Amino acid sequence: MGGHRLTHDRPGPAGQPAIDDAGPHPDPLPWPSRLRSLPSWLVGKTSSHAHRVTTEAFAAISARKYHYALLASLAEFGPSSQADLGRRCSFDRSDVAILVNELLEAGYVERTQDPADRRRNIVALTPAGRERLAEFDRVAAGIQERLLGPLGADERAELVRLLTRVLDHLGGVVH
Amino acid sequence: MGGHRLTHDRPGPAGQPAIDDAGPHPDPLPWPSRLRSLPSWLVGKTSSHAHRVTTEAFAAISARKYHYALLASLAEFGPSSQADLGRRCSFDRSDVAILVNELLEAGYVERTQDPADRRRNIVALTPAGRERLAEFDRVAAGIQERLLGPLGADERAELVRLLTRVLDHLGGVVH
DNA sequence: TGCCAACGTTGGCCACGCCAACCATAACAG
DNA sequence: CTGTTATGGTTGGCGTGGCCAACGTTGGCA
Repeated sequence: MGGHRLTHDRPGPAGQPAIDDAGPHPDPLPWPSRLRSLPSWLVGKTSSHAHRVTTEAFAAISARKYHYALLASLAEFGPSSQADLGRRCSFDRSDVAILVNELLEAGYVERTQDPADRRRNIVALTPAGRERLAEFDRVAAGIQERLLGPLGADERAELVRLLTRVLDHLGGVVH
Repeated sequence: MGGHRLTHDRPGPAGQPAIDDAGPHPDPLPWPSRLRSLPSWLVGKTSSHAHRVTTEAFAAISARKYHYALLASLAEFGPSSQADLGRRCSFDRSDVAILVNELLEAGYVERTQDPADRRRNIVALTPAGRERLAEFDRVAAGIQERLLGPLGADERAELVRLLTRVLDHLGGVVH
């Protein structure tokens, strides 16, 4: 995310279809069985799909999934410093700065200097931000549906449980 | 992976610890509950950990996980063209070219021109490649152990089953 | 008072996944 | 046979994501 990123506009050639490769269905061959039974491989592939689907779904409403994380954090824990936002969402400070600027520009948050500690910025949700978060909730629900399609409610819960335990063990969660 | 990548050496400053931030334990705050219950978020975080652990483990034996995929494919399906390798492991053609060069340089595969179709390269495992693959198997097993730590055998199998179903539904697997 | 830590900001790096272009070769249509 | 289309391998490049380094500002503490 770093660098002078502020621009996530993709001009794109938008020209004719490519001269060379075109087919969107290059008939995928089966994976090696060693990979098919490797949890780390499966998690990576699933994450890759999830990332693509999520990015597209949020882009369709001119948003980014990272915005969802920040607004969700603000809604649940109240106005926070950017450092706390980063800790809660496990984002780097520098990335939080950019994301907050984006949200600020769209009017979903407001940023004020903490009078009690003039190093801190206090980022707070605006009413428009609360509405945006509700929209994000709907988008996120649709994404889960598209991703987990055939899984029943109990299986989805089981998946969440297993992943949560793994993450907990890896020190990524509450601790 | 694209570009003139052939170099995955990381020089690294290796200097003193940073002047600014130092603490490796920035006391992680709990995630927003909206994210904690979002499968796509959990999968992404798990994948992130898995990627890091895997990359480190393979780097420790001067390898990359992508090498594992290619050698596994060659061992299971026999000598293949680079295009088939890419389809089987879902790698881009350009990335396969580089990976094969790396494996070639290390002596784990050999590359010959297909006499029946002079466009194709036939990539085949060498005896050293088979030994290397066995080493990769051991490393991969260790990685699963580190990642899935507290999960029992049945839970790991359930996780694999759920992820496989999701991937199947997403069109990423056999179909 | 002086030192160190934390915050926000800017700039940058690199791996990853992907695309575009190119040439050589093959397959196919007329 | 000939033109067209498709495939394979290679090189170069791009955009994103995650992260680090450095700096000025401010607060906490000895």
